[in-house]
Amino acid sequence: MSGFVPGGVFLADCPGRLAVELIADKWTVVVLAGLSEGPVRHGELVELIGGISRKVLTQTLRRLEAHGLVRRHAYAEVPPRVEYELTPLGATLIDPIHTLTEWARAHGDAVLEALDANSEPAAHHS
Amino acid sequence: MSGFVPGGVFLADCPGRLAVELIADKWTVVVLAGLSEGPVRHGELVELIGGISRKVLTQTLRRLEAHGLVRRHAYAEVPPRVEYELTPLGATLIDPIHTLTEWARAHGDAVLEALDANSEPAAHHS
DNA sequence: AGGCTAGGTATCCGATGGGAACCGCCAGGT
DNA sequence: ACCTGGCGGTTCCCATCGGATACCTAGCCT
Repeated sequence: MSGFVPGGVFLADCPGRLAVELIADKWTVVVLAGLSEGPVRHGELVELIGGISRKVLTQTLRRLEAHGLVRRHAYAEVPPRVEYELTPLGATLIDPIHTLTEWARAHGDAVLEALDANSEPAAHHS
Repeated sequence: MSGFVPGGVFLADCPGRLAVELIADKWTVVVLAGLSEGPVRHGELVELIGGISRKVLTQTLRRLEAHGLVRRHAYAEVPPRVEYELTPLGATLIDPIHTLTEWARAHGDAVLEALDANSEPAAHHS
């Protein structure tokens, strides 16, 4: 009872839960972080986000678009150019995403250490 | 360049990315939210979090435990009692999780509306 | 003795994630 | 005229994961 208002996220079918399931995804968070500073091209995102494939990036962006967080802008040029940007609704996510990625940056090493410590219960000759 | 410090989350194998992949998961966020107010029993979490199965809950908790975010405390009683609580490292996540779930509560309806609007491009008798 | 509770595990199957390869488009080089 | 190259997207295929169901343990209660 220390400040959390649990209304929403815990019920299986409520909108809040839907929203969590939308963004609480391995790639989605990083993609949103990549979009948070302005319009970005598809290829730029692929380069920016290490390890993502074009297909998964497209899927992620499409899902975000369908849910109104991202707008897609395709220019009829050659070679084709496609830019993605956050909608106003999507922009309200910048802060939460920022908080999360900041945490990851700050505590990533600690998580890694804890993982190593747990997986090495062998060598302890004091 | 409007305030984001991209160092970390975008590189494929850096600790920051690891950390994002650890918590940016559909169930993980909700489980952490459930733990954020103090020790909770396994069964309480199952009841609290609508739709989660015991197996997935256990998996999620074990993963968080392995990464040092959660501590497991099993009492040798009958019937068995097992409590989970955030470690100090895990407690540093309360704020980010809180921000995220608050966003979900606040904007869940808007996401739902956008989804409906996009999936109903039919009726426009203008 | 049999059932109850509470947490965990085993097994199975459908859904999904993800990588590699291919497609279409057209400007520009040769 | 043809082939190549850049960009975005899609198709095919497979490994992995999610989730439901059922079973296990171990003591207390009736």
